[in-house]
Amino acid sequence: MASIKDVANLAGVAVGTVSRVINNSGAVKPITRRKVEEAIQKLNYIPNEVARNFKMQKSKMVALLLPSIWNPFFSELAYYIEDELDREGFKLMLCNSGGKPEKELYYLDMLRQNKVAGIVGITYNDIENNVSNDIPIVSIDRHFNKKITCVTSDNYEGGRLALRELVKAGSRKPAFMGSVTSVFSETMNRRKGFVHEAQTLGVDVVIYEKPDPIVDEDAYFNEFLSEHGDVDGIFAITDMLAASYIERARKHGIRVPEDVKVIGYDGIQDHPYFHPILSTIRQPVEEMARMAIRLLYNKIEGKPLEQQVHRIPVIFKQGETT
Amino acid sequence: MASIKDVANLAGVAVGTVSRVINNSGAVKPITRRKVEEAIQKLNYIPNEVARNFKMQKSKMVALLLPSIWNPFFSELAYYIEDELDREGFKLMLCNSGGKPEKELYYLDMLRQNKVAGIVGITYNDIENNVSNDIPIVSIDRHFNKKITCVTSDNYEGGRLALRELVKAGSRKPAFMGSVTSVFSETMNRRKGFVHEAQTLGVDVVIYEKPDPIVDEDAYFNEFLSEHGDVDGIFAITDMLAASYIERARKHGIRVPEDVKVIGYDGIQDHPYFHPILSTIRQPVEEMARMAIRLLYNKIEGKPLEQQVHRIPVIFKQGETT
DNA sequence: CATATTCTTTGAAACGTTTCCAAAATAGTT
DNA sequence: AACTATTTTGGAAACGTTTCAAAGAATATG
Repeated sequence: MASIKDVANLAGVAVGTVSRVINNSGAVKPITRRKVEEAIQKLNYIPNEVARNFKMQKSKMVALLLPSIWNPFFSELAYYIEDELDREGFKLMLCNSGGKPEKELYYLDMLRQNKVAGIVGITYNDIENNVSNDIPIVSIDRHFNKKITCVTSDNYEGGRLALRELVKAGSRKPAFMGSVTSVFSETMNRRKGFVHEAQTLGVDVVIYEKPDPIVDEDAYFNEFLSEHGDVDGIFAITDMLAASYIERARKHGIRVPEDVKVIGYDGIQDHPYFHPILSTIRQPVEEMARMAIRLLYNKIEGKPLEQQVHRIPVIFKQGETT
Repeated sequence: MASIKDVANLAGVAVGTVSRVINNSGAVKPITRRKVEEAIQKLNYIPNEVARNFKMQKSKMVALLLPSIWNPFFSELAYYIEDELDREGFKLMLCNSGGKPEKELYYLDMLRQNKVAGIVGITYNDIENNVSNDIPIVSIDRHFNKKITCVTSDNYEGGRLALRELVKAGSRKPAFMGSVTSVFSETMNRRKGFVHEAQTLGVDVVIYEKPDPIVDEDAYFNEFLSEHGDVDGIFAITDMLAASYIERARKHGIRVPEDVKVIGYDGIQDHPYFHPILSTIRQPVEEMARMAIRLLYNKIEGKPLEQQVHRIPVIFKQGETT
């Protein structure tokens, strides 16, 4: 592999000059530039980005740390994140933690060693204390204390919206169905908004929550179905949970939406080929992704960020289940 | 940031010694090791992986170049690839090309500059000439000439299997439905296997193919539906195409599987919550991913590879559409 | 105890860049 | 022509590691 030195030799100039040609920095006479460019051509020289990163003590690598790229919500997010990063010449490193605390820490450590420029983190655990100050980090849907800026959909409004839509669709006794995740997760606001709106409207609601993760789905749903036979509307905390409920309800002879209206959260279905098409609170995935990256850029450049949490509006997407 | 030099100073030894402690290379007396370890502790030193990569002239970064991580088939693949890479301490860089030739080349160039250890490529274009010899590459589902090892599901057998299953399900006039992709794509073997098996069994088949990409889906399906009313079985080249067909057929009053049996290819549905549950030829995604990475490891280590193409067996997965 | 042998440590070079200061070349002014 | 001011170039240091030859220390051998 030809190096900048070889180019300098062939062109009969100093390495510094070649560097200036490559980077368009500093003045260099047209004739010198031509000589250098010819040498570059002839030697098939390409700059060594690793050496450059090393020398500059910074890279253009951003890491995305999430539970699993297999999850369609995350893969859509990753798609837009990569796209936004590429616009500024940044690269994306992908880390699947499986949501396991030890793996999250392991990756965080690795990323530090690799001196990534920044991290977008979607973690199940509080990483506030395990993340060094010298590496900017933005989280999605997780709101920690200080260092970490959070981008999230407006979960609270989403919860309110879900309740209103269920009521509008005719539900008299709606239920919130979810799991109790980490206290740092913004998703609990979905429940809060839901409950608050119910109080405002004077609607009676059921809250059904079990500790996360739900290992025994059968038990989870059986308990709900036997205990809450009078519920006629469901706001499930994710689309997958909504779909899972509908499938089981069907087997119990419950029809959706005739007997029970169902609204999910996420809006992961981008193809209308599979049924039921869920009514759902759609997260603005693209906006969240781009916003997260732009905030990260600001942090990387050392600009102060006004807000701790950035909430992006959600919309209701009508499907076949309300 | 503390460097190895600071550690050496504090511990009162030479940098080389610290290096040997960190890497467990060469002999170092227990007492010296302790001193060094204490200094590391005290300074909160962590090795600079970038400097290491630079010095060693190699990194543990592998790039995955694909059209879009949003596609569920690719996101599952990426999941297993990352998992397999992580087992050996490799990291994954994700590049979405959108299938655009210029973007594929742009990324290839960038990866070269960044001296990645290897590439897993799923490209729409012939990259054989644009990939340097010094960087190992394995492709998935694309079979080029020499340099690039290919991992693929056994498309040919998949095609044969699909035909047999359609016939078994009662189809008298099955059709192959697809699009003509690059000549390098292994997917055309799905058609070949399908046709060959039909000939062997003496079954009359319809081949319906349009140039890729299909821009006007309406036209694509309308033409098929009007011209091939006698078809009673479909082997669609992907699950998405199968799902799309079923949706449109339904609107035309065609029932699946009563009137037409449908088999897809991929097996992307991992949750049985959405209907129809497709009958499909399931690609062994996990095996393909792990195989690709292990072949890449061999290439990285300079081991000669016996085979050019590695075909992994597929299985038929019964759904609701046959 | 002297010497040979083995084990451990040192110190410097090298990896490919960028950047900065000084030197050289050129241009501009009298 | 002699200066000065400006533009362009050269050369070296620095970034944080690894590695290797050589020196130094410890241990074994007779």
